[in-house]
Amino acid sequence: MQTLSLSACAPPGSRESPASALPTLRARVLETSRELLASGGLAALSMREVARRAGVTHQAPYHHFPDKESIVAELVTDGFEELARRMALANDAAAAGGKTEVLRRAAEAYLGFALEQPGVFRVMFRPEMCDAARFPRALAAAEAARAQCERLVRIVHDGRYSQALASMHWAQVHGLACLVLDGPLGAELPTAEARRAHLMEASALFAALVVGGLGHHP
Amino acid sequence: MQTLSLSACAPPGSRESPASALPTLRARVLETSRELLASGGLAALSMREVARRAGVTHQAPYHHFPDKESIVAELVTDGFEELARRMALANDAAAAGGKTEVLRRAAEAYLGFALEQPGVFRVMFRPEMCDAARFPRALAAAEAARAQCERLVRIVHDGRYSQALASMHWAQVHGLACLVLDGPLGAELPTAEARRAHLMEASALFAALVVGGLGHHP
DNA sequence: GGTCCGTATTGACAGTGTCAAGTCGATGGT
DNA sequence: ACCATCGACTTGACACTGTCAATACGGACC
Repeated sequence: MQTLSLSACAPPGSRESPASALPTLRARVLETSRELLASGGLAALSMREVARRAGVTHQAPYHHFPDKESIVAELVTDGFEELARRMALANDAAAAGGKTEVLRRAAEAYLGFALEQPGVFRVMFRPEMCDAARFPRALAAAEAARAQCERLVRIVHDGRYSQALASMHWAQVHGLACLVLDGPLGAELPTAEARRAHLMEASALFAALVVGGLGHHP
Repeated sequence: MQTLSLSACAPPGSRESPASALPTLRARVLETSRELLASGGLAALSMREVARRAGVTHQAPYHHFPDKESIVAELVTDGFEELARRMALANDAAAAGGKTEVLRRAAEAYLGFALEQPGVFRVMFRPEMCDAARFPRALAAAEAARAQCERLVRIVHDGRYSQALASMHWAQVHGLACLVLDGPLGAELPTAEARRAHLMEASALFAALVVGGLGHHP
């Protein structure tokens, strides 16, 4: 196998590909891993398969990631950051739209992410593949998402906050996502449209309960 | 390795061990698998490790299960049946306790099962390890649990039912279970007592919203 | 020009799930 | 009573996985 010198000794600090034609092997490993995770689930994500698809030998990825878990951790970190970003955008609608609108947008953010990136979403809540202690960056990203959840609770409940309240809100959207991705809902809602519609309908019911139960009819 | 003749050619129909000292290899495989699943998660559940702990060679389990997935499917089936049984018991409290009590007991049933058998619970919602089409018994057991969920919805909502309503209820408890088993809640609630208390608090908030949002203060 | 270092390679090891063939003892039919 | 049969179990092998070790190569720097 001839030496391709794919990355041409790019400085390791510049992780953003400079719009050049050849992305770094590191980036391609991540991208391929994401694809495998999306198509075949965690079982399909194999170090050697990633190397094969990247056109390198089975040990090449080990020069960019110490082990398989670190690849997953990177995807998980990106996932939580993206999720936090979407949730923040939803919360920003508080001034304009009111509580119901914030709840709708937050559910759309969370469930949209889960539906669009099911592979990453699943592994984000699979601690055996991404030990929090080993990957503080992933933990920090998860905290950021959690902070957005707290912010939503304060918006919806007039500044009041409790952990139980936050758990209730998070559990609602997270449960819907899990049920449609891995549970019985997924089997009977085949099309992406049907899934999205059903999830939004269920979370709208929940939102109505929340804003109605506080005595303020919007 | 001397032939132990563990099962002494017990008739394959009698799956219940007749209170004798030596349980069938099949039963021991299931029990050992459950233990491995509980202690080390799905990654720790290995055909060969099961055989090792049972004191037989690595191929012996294949005479009772065609493959690893079938072992998991059996545990999943038992899990859904147990879950449906607990949920049915909770629903039976409708006459005596009213809606709030039913919701409390249902949450206790679902979350109690998840907390007591986390290994089985996790794998029950992991379709890559238990394809529904291959295991109709598992599917039927899951349907039974789903039927209890529908029954709960009708009890709580005065006979009305919609799939979205059922999804909302199921998602609430399922989300709580997932968050505490695999999500951020698990890390910050170390003791079993704290977990149970927090989950019951969150689901009590939800129950209050549900019974309050319908205009009937119990 | 020589040395160093990062990238990639080849090779190996232990572990896994599963197929194929063999062993052995109890069972049932004639 | 004998012999075939069958089920439970064993041994052996294969392809695959993640990861360690040692090796080549090619540009960067003194």
